[in-house]
Amino acid sequence: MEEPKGLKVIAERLNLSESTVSRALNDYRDISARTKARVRDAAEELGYEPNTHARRLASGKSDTIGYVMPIQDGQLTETFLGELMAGMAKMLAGRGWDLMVLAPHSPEDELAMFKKIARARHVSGLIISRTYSDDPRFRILQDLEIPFVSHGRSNDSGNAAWLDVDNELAFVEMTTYLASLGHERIAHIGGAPVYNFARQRVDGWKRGLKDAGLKEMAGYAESTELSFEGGNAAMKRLLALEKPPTAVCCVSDVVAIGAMRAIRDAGYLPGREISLVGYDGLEIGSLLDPPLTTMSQPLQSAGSRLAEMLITIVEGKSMPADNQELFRASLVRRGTANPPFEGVPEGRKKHRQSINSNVGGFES
Amino acid sequence: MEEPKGLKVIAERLNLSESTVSRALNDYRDISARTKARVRDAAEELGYEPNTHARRLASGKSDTIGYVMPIQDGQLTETFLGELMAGMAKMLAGRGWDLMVLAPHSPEDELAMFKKIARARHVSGLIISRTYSDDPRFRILQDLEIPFVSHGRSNDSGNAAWLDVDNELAFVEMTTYLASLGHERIAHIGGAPVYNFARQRVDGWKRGLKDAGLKEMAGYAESTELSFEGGNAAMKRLLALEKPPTAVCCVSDVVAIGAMRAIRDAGYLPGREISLVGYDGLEIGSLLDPPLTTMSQPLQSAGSRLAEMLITIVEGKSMPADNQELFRASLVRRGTANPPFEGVPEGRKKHRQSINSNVGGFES
DNA sequence: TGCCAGTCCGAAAGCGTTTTCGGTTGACTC
DNA sequence: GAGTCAACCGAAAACGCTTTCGGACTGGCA
Repeated sequence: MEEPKGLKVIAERLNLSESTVSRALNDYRDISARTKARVRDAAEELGYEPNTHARRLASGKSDTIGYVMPIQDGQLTETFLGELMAGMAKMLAGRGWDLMVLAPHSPEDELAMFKKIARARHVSGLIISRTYSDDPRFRILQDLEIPFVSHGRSNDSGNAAWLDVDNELAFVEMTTYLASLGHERIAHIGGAPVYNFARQRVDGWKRGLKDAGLKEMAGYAESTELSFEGGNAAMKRLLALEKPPTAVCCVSDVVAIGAMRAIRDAGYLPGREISLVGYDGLEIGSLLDPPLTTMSQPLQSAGSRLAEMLITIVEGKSMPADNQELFRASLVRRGTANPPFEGVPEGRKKHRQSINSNVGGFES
Repeated sequence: MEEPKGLKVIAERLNLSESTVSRALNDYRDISARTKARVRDAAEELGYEPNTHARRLASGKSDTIGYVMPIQDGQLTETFLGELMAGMAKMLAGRGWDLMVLAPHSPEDELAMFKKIARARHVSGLIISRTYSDDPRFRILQDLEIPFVSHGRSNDSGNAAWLDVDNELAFVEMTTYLASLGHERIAHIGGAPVYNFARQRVDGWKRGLKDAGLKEMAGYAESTELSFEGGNAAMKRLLALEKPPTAVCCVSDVVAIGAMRAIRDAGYLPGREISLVGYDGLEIGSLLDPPLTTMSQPLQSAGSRLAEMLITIVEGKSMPADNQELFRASLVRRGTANPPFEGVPEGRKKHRQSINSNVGGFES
């Protein structure tokens, strides 16, 4: 049962040296085709699998990249982590690379991990996500000379590798779409501008308004936290305006769902009297009533591409700054974006609520 | 910049041999306390970090475990993967272990990965999830002598290590709770019994009925696929019964949400005229109207515990069969479980729908 | 004084690859 | 028939650590 494994056995069996076997397996060109074939057959037959650690030690490569999980704050946003990671893992596996997961407890912990990696080099590169407008990690990783790509841009990502969704374009399209339906009073519920994507999304909304020849009305640029409650509160403020919007662009699906609730609670019909578009393309949205119109972003493919980019950088085949890609979000038309309501502008108060009473509501 | 790293420099600086330094760092007891202190200080000062590959090659250990992602079918269920993995990664990091992700494309691919691991041994153990009632992986992994623990039981998990939620108990509690509210016609929408948890959950429901002195009515045991549409269709069938249930236990939150829609579409008020309880504790549920009552299962802690169990097994400190743990789900009372409706049993047809018209519904 | 048992450390042999550097062939040129 | 040149392969030195084994000291005790 404890038979000696390794290059040795296959070398002995074929009357070759270990080094020849190694080079044959690695397809060196100073090995004849015949020998390569023999070696490969023998390896196959013996079920040979090279020792990863030995190989990595000798070659000085690790063939491993790490994915740094965003430090947990909410739960919901994690929905997409699984898909993203699956995308990475599959691509990497295809190339014989491994994906390692890093889940820091805190920013300090994250930094400690970076430092450790910089010294031990047992991970050849990192993928980071959830980028901030001012994100110190870009500097840090560059200083530590750790190859990395980020999912999302930042003010500091100028000469770094990144893959991002064109958030601005997505919101331009979203706004344009609403305008094309006939809306003129289009508001935005955004996130804290520390998040880079939040900033990009407001910008997109503003540009969309301009493109459509609309103007940004006072109080229409709301900002809130990226949660259900946040969306709810922001929408309430919008509804309290003298001229409430007839359509709202939301920074995320979760925020949109919160807003939807505020709309309904105020006696309006979401999607009819006030249109709503979210962002993320979460499945959940389609389960709502009415189902949420949203912009959906690619995930598996993003994960896959991120991994691919990082590999080329690690292997020195390209420079970080040459790896900047913008993916495009796509509009998913569901039920909450429609032409402006032609009836009573102020909506019927407290109608639905009476029959659809919220037993044990959320604001507990 | 290319200064020689490693044990050597610290050995030279202290006039010690490399082996002594190594043992000092690893806290061997044949090294004096004084020497250990000196070595540790020097290591600290030099920013020494051992070479992972060399260490693993020499020691024959890999200090790495792999998490096998469930083969992707749906999107939604992936919600919890992120949390589960975060739990694992954090626990492992605390012990200096690594978490590697495996994302097989297919069962065949999964098997190939197992075989490779069995030979290369660069991963010392695996965590699998999404177990089937008859799950060949248990046999395979045992035959291949790969240490593993599974998240969820199976018919084949008798002498294996697992961590599961007590699905049956959860559904007993769920059913009992509904009964305690006064319900007597309690149905169940379950999943395909190939999934072990689905089987456990029906059983729990049945036991719950019995415990409450209720009987299972004809047609009340629905089975469907684990999706929104599945829940929707199953609920429609239940509603078409001569005596529709007044409460329904659903195998998952997603299924429950589908059922909720069917209830509403039929003109009933979910949570009022027909109560509903889901399972998973997804955040989404709380965003619904009314918010979904559900059983919530622990995730981060499960991930953490899974990793911990696997480590002890890998290190030979315990046998797989001694690592079987049952976690408990907890009832999250939100809005969809209430005492039976005292009014018209048959519900008002098509009332709400007219005013809350579903623009661009889901069945597209 | 001599012996024994600890205590502490160094030497050296791995661990299983990769990779450089020659060396041996045979075929080809002139 | 000497020289040239590919084409192939083997020897051997890394890679940076772990771990066994034995040796050199101590001190205590007879």
